[in-house]
Amino acid sequence: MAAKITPRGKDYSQWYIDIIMEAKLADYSPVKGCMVIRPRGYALWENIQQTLDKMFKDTGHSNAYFPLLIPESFIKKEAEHIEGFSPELAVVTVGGGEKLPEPLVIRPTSETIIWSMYKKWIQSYRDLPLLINQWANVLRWEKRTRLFLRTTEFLWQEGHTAHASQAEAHEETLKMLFVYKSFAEDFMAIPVLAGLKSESEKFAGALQTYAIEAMMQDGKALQAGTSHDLGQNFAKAFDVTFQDQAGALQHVWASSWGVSTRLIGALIMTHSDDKGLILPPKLAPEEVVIVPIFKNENKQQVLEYAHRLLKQLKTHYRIKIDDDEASSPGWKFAESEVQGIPVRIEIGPREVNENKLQLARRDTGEKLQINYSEAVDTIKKLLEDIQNNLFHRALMFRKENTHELTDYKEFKRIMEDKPGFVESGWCGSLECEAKIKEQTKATIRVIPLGREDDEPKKCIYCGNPGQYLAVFAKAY
RNA sequence: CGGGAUGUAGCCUAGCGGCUAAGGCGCCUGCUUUGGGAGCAGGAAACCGGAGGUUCGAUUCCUCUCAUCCCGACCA
Repeated sequence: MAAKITPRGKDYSQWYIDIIMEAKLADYSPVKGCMVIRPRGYALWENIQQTLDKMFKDTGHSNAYFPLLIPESFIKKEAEHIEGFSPELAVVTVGGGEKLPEPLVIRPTSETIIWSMYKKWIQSYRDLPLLINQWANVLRWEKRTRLFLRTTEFLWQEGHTAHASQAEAHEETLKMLFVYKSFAEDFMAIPVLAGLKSESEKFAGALQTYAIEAMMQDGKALQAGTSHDLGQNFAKAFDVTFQDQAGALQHVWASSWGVSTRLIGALIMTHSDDKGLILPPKLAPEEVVIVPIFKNENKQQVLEYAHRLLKQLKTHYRIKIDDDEASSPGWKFAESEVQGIPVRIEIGPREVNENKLQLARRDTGEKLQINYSEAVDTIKKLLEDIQNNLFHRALMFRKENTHELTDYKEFKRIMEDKPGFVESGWCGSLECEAKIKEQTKATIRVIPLGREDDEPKKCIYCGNPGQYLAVFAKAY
């Protein structure tokens, strides 16, 4: 009777915490707002890292590492940037027992320290583009925290690129946005909307912010990644110039983009159910678990059979065997479900005698019996099928909970009764956006890309001609 | 930072102004078991979140404080 997961329907927040605790992904730390990422959670992050890192390298980026501590004066150089971040900063004022001449800020993001270095490294158009990524921890003092979704310290990746033209920087911004989109969809099996952020949701210091937004099972939106066109804002703040081919001095154009351990929160809330975690096979720390079932008189045969299978599958899959003799099969079944392992192979005397295997898939709970000899191929197909099913299931859910609306009353009703995404016209004014937020708690998540040709609608709030098609939702 | 809730063994909870602080889960030992969270026997483990106060006596009552969770405002 160990794992007790609160059902989603009863208390969604508690369900989320229970999943994390029972699956041993993370734990609370002694410091408020911080979390410990446990081995199972970190293994997930490592898989995310590995895949994304390859995608970054494939698009020409290199990794580097910039320091944690940033002179306070750097942060203050870009006006909008400091204004946006100052409430969240942690500042070091004492070092080695002595008061520091200048306080040091623990990075909330690294634009400033990176651009201070880019000033040194960039002189000519020949030095561009400069395409650097770093994997790092950052710190933002948060008033309200939630495991993985919002913690004071979190792990992320931040790309910082420098370009010779505005067009190129913009292209890079979009390119990386779509890298995120394909990562989310192809690996995490999370359908996302890619689009532009409104002015009020924009990154402090950017010209434009783009984001991918996912829908969680409670109908709320989660921003899963952002990509910013920084224009020349940081280049100007740090006076980073280059000589172009004509010999003229210009400020450099920039982009930055990031995803964080928040993705793990997105993963949990997109796929998991009341029995525990559900993981997409491509990112699961283990794709397969073998559970041997035996009595004393057939223990030998069953274990031999199971280990023979393990040895054979090991070269194809991330796999483990749960052959601990102290716990019962039922316990192990439940445990594999709590942990979200996509495929479980049950092997008892029946299977041994008939030279078969019993497979159980985590996403649907369905069980099927196959011949031993079919194992490698069937599991391959099954894993692919699970990966696809998770994506389609999430996509269906999003479709069912996305409403195209022109009536504000209906908008309010939906946000109250059964929140989801609402696609509506928006006139572009800050006032309408703010009013909607005040009255419904919903914000503009994105102005989706690729929908520019849709017939313009009237603003859902004021009724004036809509400038944009906007997606509204309550958000994490 | 406002509102609410909760702090008793690793976890969940019971308890009462007074005797050795009780139970379940988990853990350890042994035996027995194993097809959906097994059984029996034995065992270890708690300065009852912290400080102060009331009292002959406080885990229990009072005050303060700290921490965590939930809801709001602010944010990836």
